[in-house]
Amino acid sequence: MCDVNARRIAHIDMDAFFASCELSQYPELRGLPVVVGGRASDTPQLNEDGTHVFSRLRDYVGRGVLTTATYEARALGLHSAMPTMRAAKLAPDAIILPVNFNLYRRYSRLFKEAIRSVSPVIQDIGIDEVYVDITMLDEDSLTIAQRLKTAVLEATSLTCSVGIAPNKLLAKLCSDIQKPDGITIINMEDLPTRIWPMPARKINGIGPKASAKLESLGIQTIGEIATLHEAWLTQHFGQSYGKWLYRVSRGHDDRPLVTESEPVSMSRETTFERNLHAVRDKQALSTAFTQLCERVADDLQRKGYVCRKIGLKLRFDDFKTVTRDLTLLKPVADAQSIRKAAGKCLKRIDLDRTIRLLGVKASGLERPGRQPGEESEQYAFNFD
DNA sequence: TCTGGGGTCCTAGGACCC
DNA sequence: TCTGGGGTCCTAGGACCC
Repeated sequence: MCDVNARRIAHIDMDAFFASCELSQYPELRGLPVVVGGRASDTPQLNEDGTHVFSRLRDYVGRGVLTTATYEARALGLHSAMPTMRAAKLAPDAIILPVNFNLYRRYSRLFKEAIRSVSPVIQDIGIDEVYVDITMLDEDSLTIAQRLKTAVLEATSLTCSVGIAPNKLLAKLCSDIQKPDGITIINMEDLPTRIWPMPARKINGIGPKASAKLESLGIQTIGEIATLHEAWLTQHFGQSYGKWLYRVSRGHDDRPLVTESEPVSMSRETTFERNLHAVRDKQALSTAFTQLCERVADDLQRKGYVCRKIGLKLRFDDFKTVTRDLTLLKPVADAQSIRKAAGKCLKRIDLDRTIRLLGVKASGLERPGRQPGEESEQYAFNFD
């Protein structure tokens, strides 16, 4: 008989991460509504007296969305993924800062190193989140949560929220219960009181579409899903997704931590400031297209990959998105080959509308020379 | 007030092979 | 001549996540 509380998994989620990193650069902004998501032109300007001039949301023009909002900005109704022009209507005086990924990557490394010092079994899930297996640690969960938070604070001066539970699904739900700077610990016995009242949408894997469908069937909470028969769920959501809903609503999740993984694809895309016409804006489109291919090639080469498949993505003025891809006979990593393959993909698309977004993707990634089995033999005997 | 950019995984049909 | 079934690859689209 296996013990459902046998594992202890922590989920650690940095609080308003991008915005918090920015506040360490500009401490004078603490306590103010601040959002991240501006353009380079929104970079704060330094006065002669050492103070900064910041951009305000009211002056923003463009097609961006917010990536992060401080808790003060959230109180005004702003949130990540909100179109910036819409945010500007709600909070014209809020400060907007440009996205500075290099800064966030530095803080991300520091925060993950700090977590590793507490427990080495960690799964990376993006720049500001990790799962940690703390099963083997001796201390009680509260002590470990405090140790994790202290380690992160000492390394970064930033706060995080910690959830500890018997699996990843529940740990992730947990870390969201007390935000920011919170600790939440649950066991399977706590499911009815702590998890079942939560909206179904909180579960990782229940997105806008699935939650809308659940609501149309009169289901709002995780607990309401848990009252339903598996057969009913598979009837409405298909075999696979229905069975998954049945399991997760009961808090069941035996996925292990994935402590290392290889990338599947690398892509670059850009949304134009205005929609471009295939003929009238041919030059601008062609330049952007080539640049995207160069960036993908640069990414591949820097990270030591070649790709066997090139994909092209277009989004039209009506927001309809189409993709085309092409599998190559030989793996490539240079901009010219990528451009040539992506150009062939482009020929297969009707360009009867103006173009909002253009993207180039490399997939079927391989590491030359480090392939197991047949591939590496091929390379080993191929000296020309 | 229109909706970023970088990813992963799943589904489904057709080709092709045994 | 009226046609099975499984496996794998390719392609397109879509849901979802941070």
